[in-house]
Amino acid sequence: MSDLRKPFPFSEFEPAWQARWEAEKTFHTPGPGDADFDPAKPKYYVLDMFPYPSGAGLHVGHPEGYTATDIIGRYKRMRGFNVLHPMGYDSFGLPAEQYAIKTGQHPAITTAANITTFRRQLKALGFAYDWDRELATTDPEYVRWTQWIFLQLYGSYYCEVDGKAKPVTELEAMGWSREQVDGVRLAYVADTPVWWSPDLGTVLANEEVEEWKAKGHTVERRPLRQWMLRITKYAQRLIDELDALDWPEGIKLLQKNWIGRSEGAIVSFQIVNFTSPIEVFTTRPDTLFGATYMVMAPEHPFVAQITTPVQRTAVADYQKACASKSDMDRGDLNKDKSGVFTGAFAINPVNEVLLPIWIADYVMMSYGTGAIMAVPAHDPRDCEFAQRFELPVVEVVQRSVGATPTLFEVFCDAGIAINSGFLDGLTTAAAKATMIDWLEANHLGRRRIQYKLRDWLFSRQRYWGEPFPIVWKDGHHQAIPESELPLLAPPLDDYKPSGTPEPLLSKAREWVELPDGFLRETNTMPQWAGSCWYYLRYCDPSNTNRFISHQAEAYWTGKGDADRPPAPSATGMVDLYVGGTEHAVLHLLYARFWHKVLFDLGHVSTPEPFQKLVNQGLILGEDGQKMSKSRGNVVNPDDVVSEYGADALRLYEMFMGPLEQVKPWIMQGVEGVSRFLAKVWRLACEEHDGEWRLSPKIQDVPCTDKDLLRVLNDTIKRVGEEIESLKFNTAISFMMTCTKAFTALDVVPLKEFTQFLTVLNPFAPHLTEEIHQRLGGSTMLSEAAWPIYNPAALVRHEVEIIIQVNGKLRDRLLLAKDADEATATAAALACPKVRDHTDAKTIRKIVYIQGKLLNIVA
RNA sequence: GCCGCCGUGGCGGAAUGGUAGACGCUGCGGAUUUAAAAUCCGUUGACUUCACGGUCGUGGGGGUUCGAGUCCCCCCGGCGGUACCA
Repeated sequence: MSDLRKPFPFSEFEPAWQARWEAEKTFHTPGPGDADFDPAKPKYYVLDMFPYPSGAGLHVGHPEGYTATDIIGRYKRMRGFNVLHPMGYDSFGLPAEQYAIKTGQHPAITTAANITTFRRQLKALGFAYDWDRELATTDPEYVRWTQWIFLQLYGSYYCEVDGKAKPVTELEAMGWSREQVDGVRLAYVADTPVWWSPDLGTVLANEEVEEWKAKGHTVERRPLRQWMLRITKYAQRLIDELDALDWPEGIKLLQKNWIGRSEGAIVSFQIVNFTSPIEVFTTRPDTLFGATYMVMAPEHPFVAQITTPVQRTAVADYQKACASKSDMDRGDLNKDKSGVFTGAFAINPVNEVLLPIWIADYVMMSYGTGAIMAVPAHDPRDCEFAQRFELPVVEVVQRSVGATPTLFEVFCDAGIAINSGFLDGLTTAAAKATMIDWLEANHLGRRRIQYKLRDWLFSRQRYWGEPFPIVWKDGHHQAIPESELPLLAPPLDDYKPSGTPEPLLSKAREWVELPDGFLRETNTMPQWAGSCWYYLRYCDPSNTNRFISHQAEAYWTGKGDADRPPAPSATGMVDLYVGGTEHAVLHLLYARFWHKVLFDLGHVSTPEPFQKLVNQGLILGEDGQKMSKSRGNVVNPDDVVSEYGADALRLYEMFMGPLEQVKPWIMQGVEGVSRFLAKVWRLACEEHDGEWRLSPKIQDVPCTDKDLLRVLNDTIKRVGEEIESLKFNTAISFMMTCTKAFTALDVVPLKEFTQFLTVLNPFAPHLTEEIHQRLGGSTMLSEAAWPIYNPAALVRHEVEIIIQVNGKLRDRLLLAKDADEATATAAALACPKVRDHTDAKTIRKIVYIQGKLLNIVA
């Protein structure tokens, strides 16, 4: 499209305004310590999930959330808030390194190039960021503080008494040995079975496995020495403290399910001819009388010792089969139950019944104790296994007293205990409590709360991540001094994974080997490390003494404002966080965990990072499918900007539908909002021989048109309300209606039109600034105050009343706003359309809603 | 399986328990134009009626209510997450 054909000259004025905002630092956000900082001004912190700067550039999904937060941020500025609305890059990560493997190009170079592209694309959309606060997780100064926070974790333990993290120096002062201290650190080393991917050359967190498998990489289970973070200590707090957050219930539930709290009991079983008891975890201690066998995970350490000589070969074969199967997709291929008898027997502590002990891969070593008591009558998995191997079934719960047994169906609900000795007749809840009391009294077991959440596997063997600030000597690890931070990775010539779990950094011998026999830790941190705390760094991005100053932290959490204390329920720092659902259990759980540790150690003053969370919905391609290169349905924001302009892109992203909803991209929809913007433009400008000149219709005269004033004031009111509740699509529709009202006028009053432009400004900042300037505005609309609507202009004296008969619309009447029921009824019964439906009937009831509706029940 | 989200015109979507379909797109008709683009005006749920109007209509079935897209119960369909967690 040539410029002449464009409905308004966005390609001229959009870059000009962007340049001016940048040059004048219009969106500079003053913080504590800045000359222009006003501590009395209330803060508003609105945050986007920062992008991973991939080589593909910005996707139209990015500007969806970014525009929403931009509108809120600009609106809050107009309402007098000191708005923090920053942007940065989550720039560590595998793709840059995969590219380095192919080309030998250092990941830092690729990453810098990608960031340049992203920055250009973001700037072309006119977002009101304070670019002085821009950060990348790969910046050495950023890495420095990521490593510093790791050292806080390394230097802390979780004190069960106080229920919070404390420095390990307290334990050392109490005379704890080095081994004892290392055993409780929040960051610790463990030999544990982990997910290892040979072709990625790294181990992965539980949470990441699915994602990479879906991308076609292989993943297998291996025992390796790894750094772990003790997130499990925070399991309960991570559940409980969700309550005070203003998050979608679905996301809270997702996190709760991921943490997976279950209440139950540990039960000890003596083993025939074996000294140590075997412990099992069960959520149904009330069904102990119904246990008919026991199952241990194939990897359980006791298996070899209890197996009888006769069964030894079969057990060993099965163990081997499970170990090799673990690199396959065990879930899909192994739905059928399998297992082997060990030859050993356990003794049921409640009735001395001998239970055969089996091993089976449906029992996981990594959950509970790695062993279960099997109650086939009341657990579908145990039932399936029992049927497969013809093991006995004993029913110990029934639906109600005297109920007939339900054959062929496993009864898992709560009911009444039967065949259970001292539990008989008790409800399931009471039977659980009674059994646990009995077990505790007889030292055969104890109450136990078990979580699915595992400790966070925190080390990676890749190059493009933060190195651990740790050195080793004589098999012991220790922190390097803070003065040596940031510890940056040395350049390498070869980034190829070796195929062994030996970290890439170990190739840099000179970097690894230090004087006095010290060796550097060669693992690197996962990409999550940087995204765990970036929202804190935005508050004080260039601080060289701390990761965030106390003053900045206090101000941006809202604690530093004596006149405006935070709402009692507010426990999070960021007022509004917008991003995709894909981070429901990964980033959002990790960041909460880090924040809580920093809170416990006194570095931040709120227990939670993000007060309000909103998930924007995925944008699909025009075909209703997920956008992907292979489908060829990807929309590039650059193309949309060059054809329709940044304002049209912004507006369309918001007009498509509710922010949180999944919705397809429709190019004709972009044209629709572009037409709307052109209408606004033509209200102020007329074309003469390819030149745009000010329209003579715009005149600085008082407005006497009551209809226009009503529509305009209604628009001001409602657009403000809709922005507050993130309903941008309807906000835009109100502005469209308002534009129609202006279009109908012969004379457009300047003052009222400027109010309208101010309301539209957060959505279409370039267009509105340009028109405002052409109309003689000397200041920027971006710095204007949000207009105050006039309630008097909204008042109507006569209103249309809906007349219904038996709930069906029959007529409408224009009545005084405050007409009483008698007046309204009389008027309604005078209508022929109403009488058609009431005449032959007696009126039984009248429902009258003043100013709205009258329903005659006949 | 389990958990969560969602079902409204040709399409994206609006509707504090009170006019279903705002706003936009598309289609159709018209104005303007030599013509087109752009722009402007009208129209656009289905059925029915010459017309005024009427009947039906928010995935399906029940219920609560003067009144239900909205609240309650059951069912069907789609999307997303998760999967032997004892």
